[in-house]
Amino acid sequence: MVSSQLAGNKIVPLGRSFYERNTQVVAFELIGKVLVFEQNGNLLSGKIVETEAYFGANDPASHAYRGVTLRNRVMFGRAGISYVYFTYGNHHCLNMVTEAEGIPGAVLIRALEPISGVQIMQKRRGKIIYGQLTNGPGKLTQAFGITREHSGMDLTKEPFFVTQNERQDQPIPIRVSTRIGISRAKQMPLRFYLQTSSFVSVH
DNA sequence: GAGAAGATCTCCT
DNA sequence: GGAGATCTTCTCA
Repeated sequence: MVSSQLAGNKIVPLGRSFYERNTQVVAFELIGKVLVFEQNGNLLSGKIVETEAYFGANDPASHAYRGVTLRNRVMFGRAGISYVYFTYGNHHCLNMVTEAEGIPGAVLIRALEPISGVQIMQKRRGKIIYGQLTNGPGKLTQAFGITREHSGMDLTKEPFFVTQNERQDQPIPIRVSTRIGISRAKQMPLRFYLQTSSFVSVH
């Protein structure tokens, strides 16, 4: 397995219990973790530096606000599953399902800092500028080759998962703000980002 | 079935 | 900073 090692360290996917918690807590704690995607023998990975929390009935900005639909049903299912949707005719967005089964919730991954597979990401993005590879939800899915086909995948095991950052040995400066790009429930402070990262989509 | 909105990105001014 | 691209999904009649 390519993904059993990363930068010389043994890596283990976060377990289901990490995701089966309050969406806001999961969104906060995902900052600094590492997203890993093994694809065609290539290992792509990146440090998560920006997330947003989306709830259900109490969150007008969430896809789950009006109840279950064909698209959002994953959000009502088991935690630790990927929810990928297509938007604006061009872009995919990657979410991670949270909360207990039956309670809708998901964390949108808005930005990453590339760790491995940078050449593949640059090829897919058609960009040479390193800093613009994955600094937005649509950009990172393009760089990682994530589409709706990857919705419903189990993030607690290979080849697509999140792991602890082994190189993180001290507290990181996480900031909170309102969410971006939405027209409803704008005032809710549910966006989390790594203050020191240049890959955050909007400072 | 039609129309509108959209958790975005990129290019142009 | 603003607007267009582009097409899926949802709502409403």
